Amino acid sequence: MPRDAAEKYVERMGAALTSAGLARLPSRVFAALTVDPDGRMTSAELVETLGVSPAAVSGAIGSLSQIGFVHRERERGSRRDIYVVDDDAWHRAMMQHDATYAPMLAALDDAIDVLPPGTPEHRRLFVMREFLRFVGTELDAIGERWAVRLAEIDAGLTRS
Amino acid sequence: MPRDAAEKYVERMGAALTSAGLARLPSRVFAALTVDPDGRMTSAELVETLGVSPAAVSGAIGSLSQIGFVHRERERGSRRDIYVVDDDAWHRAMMQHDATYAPMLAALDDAIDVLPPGTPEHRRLFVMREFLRFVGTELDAIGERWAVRLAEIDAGLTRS
DNA sequence: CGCTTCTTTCACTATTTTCTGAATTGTGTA
DNA sequence: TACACAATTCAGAAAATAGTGAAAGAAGCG
Repeated sequence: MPRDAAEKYVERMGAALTSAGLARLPSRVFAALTVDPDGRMTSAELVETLGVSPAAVSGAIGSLSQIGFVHRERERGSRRDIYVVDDDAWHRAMMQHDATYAPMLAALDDAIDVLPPGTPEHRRLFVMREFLRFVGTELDAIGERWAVRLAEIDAGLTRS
Repeated sequence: MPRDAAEKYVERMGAALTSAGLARLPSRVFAALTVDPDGRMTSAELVETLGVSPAAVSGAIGSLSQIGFVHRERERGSRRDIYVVDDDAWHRAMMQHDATYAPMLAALDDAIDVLPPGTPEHRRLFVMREFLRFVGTELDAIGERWAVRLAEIDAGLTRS
């Protein structure tokens, strides 16, 4: 792939991820890793590719690995870390909806407890809670269906 | 509901929404509207409840209405707007996944075009694109199932 | 050990974001 | 039209965030 086409992809995908809520540098790092042939890059490579300091890369990798998009590896006898995109990063991210919803559900639980039942606001929050629970279980189901789908895709790509 | 219980809910839910990616004040405004008995508040009420300026409320309502969480109404013969939570705000938000995914898909399309097929990076981006498409259609399906589910819940709440 | 190489932490700066206050525009009443 | 009141816009202040550079901290190897 032409170098500047890759760069363009990194910036576009980075921006898209950023506006989807992921912090800026983590977004760009993730994007860069996804176009890398083996999905493995050192800190130095990321510094070079993205034009930021090693410190910034370190921070970005920290947050990416916390949310399970990336993990650290190190070849024996080397002292440089290699950062690797997890193949199931997206799948994993989707399964992590609990982290997002749990605080909302907690707030709703408490409010619903206190509100007099039968009032419109009680009903509204009750329905909201049902929605979040519903979506949570549905997302888990999607995750499972994706596993199946992925296997099919793999089969297709391998065959061809 | 005790006033400070409501306040606590507003702040907790607001914070949860914020960390889910919605801007701060819009998050708090939305939360405040959801506990309001009729889900309808004027600018002055929001200013009072949240302790911010009218200008800030105006901005927050702007972004909330853009994403379809809230809409403006006005009683005839009045010159003050009333802001109303849309009952299907969540549903609507979920259906809006296109806005989030489209830029990513666009970036992927271009990159996939340029990458030599058969390479690992081509495969990785290809799979990513499949994932996003898959999730998009699945979310639409969830939306439909939620409509059904909501009807059931309504039936249940009405009966009791 | 001590030297080298890389990563991480921390204090600081630059940038961005968020909100305010003042001025402006819009909307309804007389 | 003029008047009154509410919403909005905009320039700027304040606060939060992201990223830098320097120093400290691992980890390998002689």
